Amino acid sequence: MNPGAPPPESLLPLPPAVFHILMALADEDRHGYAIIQEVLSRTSGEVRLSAGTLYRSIQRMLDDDLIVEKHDRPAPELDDERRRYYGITRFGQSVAEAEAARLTALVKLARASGFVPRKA
Amino acid sequence: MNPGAPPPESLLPLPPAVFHILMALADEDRHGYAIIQEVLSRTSGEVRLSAGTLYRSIQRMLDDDLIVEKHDRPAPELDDERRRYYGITRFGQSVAEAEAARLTALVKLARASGFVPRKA
DNA sequence: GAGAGATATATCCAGCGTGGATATAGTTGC
DNA sequence: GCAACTATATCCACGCTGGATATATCTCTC
Repeated sequence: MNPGAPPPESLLPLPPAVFHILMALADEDRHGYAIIQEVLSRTSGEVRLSAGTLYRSIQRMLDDDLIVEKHDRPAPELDDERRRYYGITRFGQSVAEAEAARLTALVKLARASGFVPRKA
Repeated sequence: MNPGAPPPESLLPLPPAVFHILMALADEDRHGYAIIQEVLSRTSGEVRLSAGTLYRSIQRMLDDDLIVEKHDRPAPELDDERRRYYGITRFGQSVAEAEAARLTALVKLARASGFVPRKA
């Protein structure tokens, strides 16, 4: 593999924006603006990534090798030259899994504290 | 009830430290230093609240009516006069429940993104 | 083809939450 | 008596955030 890579846990906890961006890229490559829309859609309109947060997060994520820029372009008639597409890396995938595990453990703690009423 | 109270959701998302403090106070009143220990214990040593974060969070939580200071003291032979005890309010309880619901929804999203491998 | 509004990326600013350091002082154990 | 722990409080620097601003392109309607 890559012995020089830091353990995924060392990046935890992830900034919320970074985790949302990784989830938006889980199924397919997207460009920045499309990530904002996707996060908005997945969270039923509750999470609005601001442009400032998005592009700064993308920069950090590129530096940390969580995502990479993709240079495959859609067919010209569907393309928009301004767009820059990004995809999740294997390392990004494992970091996202580590963060998901951390959040799962947190919810378990919340349940043990009586903060999660059993539904119905 | 209290018509003047803001909706619990308006305080979301909670700062992580605040949520941990609420969980530590869920079962009984505690003083500041004991909260640090309790969070450390509940999270198996993974979450270390710094003193700075703790006491500033407590101040904000008092202002927001999430917690109240309790003046019932333990028996003198078990007491330490320096301690200040805090308990969770009803409003704090409902805010904690709202935050737990938000985190539960987030984990659900992470699962839908394929970031939560089904165990065994 | 002109104009409006959405798309798209990027940078700046102020504000908040955080860890870690520092300060002060009482308590416990050896 | 001394060290380590308990206990609260404040300060500083740094990172993450929304919102504003800037620039430019694309699309849709008239």
